[in-house]
Amino acid sequence: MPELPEVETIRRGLDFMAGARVASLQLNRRDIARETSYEPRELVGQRLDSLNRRGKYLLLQFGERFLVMHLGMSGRFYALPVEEACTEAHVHLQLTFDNGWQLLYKDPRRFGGAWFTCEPGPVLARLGPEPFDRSFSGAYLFRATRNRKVAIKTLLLNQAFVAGLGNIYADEALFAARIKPSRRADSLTAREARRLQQAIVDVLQAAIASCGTTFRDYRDGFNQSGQFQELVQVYGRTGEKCRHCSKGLERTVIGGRSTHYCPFCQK
DNA sequence: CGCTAGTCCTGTCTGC
DNA sequence: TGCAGACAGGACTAGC
Repeated sequence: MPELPEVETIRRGLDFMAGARVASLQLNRRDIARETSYEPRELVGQRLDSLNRRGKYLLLQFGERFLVMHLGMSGRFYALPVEEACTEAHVHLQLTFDNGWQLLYKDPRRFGGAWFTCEPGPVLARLGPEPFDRSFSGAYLFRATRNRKVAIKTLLLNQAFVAGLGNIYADEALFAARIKPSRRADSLTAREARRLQQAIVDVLQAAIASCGTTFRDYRDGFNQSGQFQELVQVYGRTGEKCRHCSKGLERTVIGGRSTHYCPFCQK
């Protein structure tokens, strides 16, 4: 569910927690732990040094120990004052800190998970370039699409190609670049590759500026909705008018994912 | 090796 | 009101 802009919004919102110390930990469902190279309870007494993001992963560092979170489709990770007891269902992990706040991981579908590890490298090893990194250039996008027969939409969702895009922003970026989602990746010209790279950066930055997109589940680090859904051009707007040409937007399925586009503006 | 389809889950909405 | 079926911001993997 949360894509790069949502995870980045959560990270920024929770950054104030840096410096706080873990007072207690409650792991309500052991099976959300994807890796336990140390015992989760060892976090008690540890100081939260920093919060970072890589792709859709959130990384909390406590000295030599890391807590890596991925929120899957329905996951939330947010702060709640300690005096406000959490009564919600599907809260699998609860970290109480000495600064009067607790961090909660809630995830009804449980497609997300947590890594209790001292070495986060392998968890992130298969991720492609960060979209805001210099290495993610028009030239990279052109080169990396050569000999790839899959639909460009499918490739954008491949985290090894570029880290952080999900279904919303893949559709939005392709609209902004005026490229049909069903196009074979290797059919993109160098000019189109450059346009798509720029569109990805622009769309993600705009979404971060709007604190992410909330259609159903997503909430930020304080359990509040994002705003970018008011600015989306194609995602979830099937049958509505294209804001550019006024014709009807369409929906199709590509790589098993619902895909939204303008059949007139996107070539 | 690249690619597709199936799988993991729960909640919500639609149509009969 | 009940119920079946479709669908949902993701990502791994068996099998072709």
